[in-house]
Amino acid sequence: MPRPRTLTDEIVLDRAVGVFWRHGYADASLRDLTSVTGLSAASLYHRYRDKDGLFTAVLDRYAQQGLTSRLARLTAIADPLAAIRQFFDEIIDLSINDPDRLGCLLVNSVLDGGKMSQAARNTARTRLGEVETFFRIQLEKARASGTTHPGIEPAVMAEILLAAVLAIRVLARLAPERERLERLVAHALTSVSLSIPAPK
Amino acid sequence: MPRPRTLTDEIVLDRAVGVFWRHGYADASLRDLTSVTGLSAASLYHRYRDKDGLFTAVLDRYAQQGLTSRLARLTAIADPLAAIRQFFDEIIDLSINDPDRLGCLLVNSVLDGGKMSQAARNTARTRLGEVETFFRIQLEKARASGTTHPGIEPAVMAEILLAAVLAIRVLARLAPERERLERLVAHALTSVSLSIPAPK
DNA sequence: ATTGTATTATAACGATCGATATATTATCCA
DNA sequence: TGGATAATATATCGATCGTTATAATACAAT
Repeated sequence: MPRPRTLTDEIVLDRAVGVFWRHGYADASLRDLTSVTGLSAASLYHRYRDKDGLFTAVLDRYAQQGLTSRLARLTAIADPLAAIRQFFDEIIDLSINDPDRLGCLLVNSVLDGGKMSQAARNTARTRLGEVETFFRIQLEKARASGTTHPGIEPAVMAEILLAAVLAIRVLARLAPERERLERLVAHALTSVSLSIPAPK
Repeated sequence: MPRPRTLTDEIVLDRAVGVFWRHGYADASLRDLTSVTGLSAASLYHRYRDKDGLFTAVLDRYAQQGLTSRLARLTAIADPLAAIRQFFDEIIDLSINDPDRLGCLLVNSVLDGGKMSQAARNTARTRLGEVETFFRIQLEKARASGTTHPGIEPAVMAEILLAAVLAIRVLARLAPERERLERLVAHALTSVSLSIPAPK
């Protein structure tokens, strides 16, 4: 019975994400958001309740598209260490092909001082936690098949790898040079006894 | 001939820093800043030109007090590797004794999407660069005295250590657990052949 | 004591903020 | 073909934003 939407949630959120990404939560104005989405303020508020609701939805979709779905794809790779290596390769590519140096919306949001809801903050935290879980599971698989050094504790090593990811995402805004990021990843992965591909 | 100031710059900036730290640049309102500093808006603008000028001054003082002066103190330590170790110990303490999880104002500012000036951004970038320089100099001293592994390249290792610092400062907002940060530092320092003190 | 100048207080500026009230439009179900 | 209902458009709300004009104040130098 309802009038159908001319713009799906996916389209709206994909259009809105750039505003939050570029300006941060506080400086993302409703006028920018309405102009970029093509939705009136009334429609935005009808759908997402308020600015924070829209942001939370944007954050969820960003995490789903940019992180969770990728982790699912990488988990399907047979060699768990190759999956980890692949994750880092992709995150380096993302960080380098980022002309405006936006970095990662999840990491940016964790450090964002704007007055967003606790729900939004928890979303960012939880989603980043998925990365560590992914690392831990891959490392456990690798240990089970004897691919890693026996001394490696998966849970601890997963912490180290997440730290490398966080550093890369900060450096994506600070000094996004490929060689630098490659060296950083290489160092993090030496402890897991992964083969390090030579930089071309 | 001018009327002397009742509030020195140091007092004003030390009072203002908390507002920017807590709220980020965009959400730090002039009303908060005037209320916390005890200075009227007119006085603030007369002294610092605009909000961005005040922020830049705040950032400079924060970096001077919280970073540069500490690096100078640590540089005076005879053993260069002990100086590095000491730096990490202090940054872990800072990150743990941070009930509001504010993290580091410099790192937060680098990821801040608010429309601050390029001057302010450069301040944050440059000051964080000092950390890497500190690491590199200490590592060069250590190499000269044969304390490190011969294969260690100071410039490269300094990058790795800065990455650890950045990760710690993100984790200070995300998951500020001492043991976790200790493990992270321990891992970063193993490559420099530093002795790792056992966690108490 | 008077002049000069930086500092400060008071008040308010226009602009923009997030959010909504009202009314209209368009679609599905009966 | 109506009625119900969600989606939308238009217009605007009061609040707050960063900023500044005006003027009074207080000190140093002459």
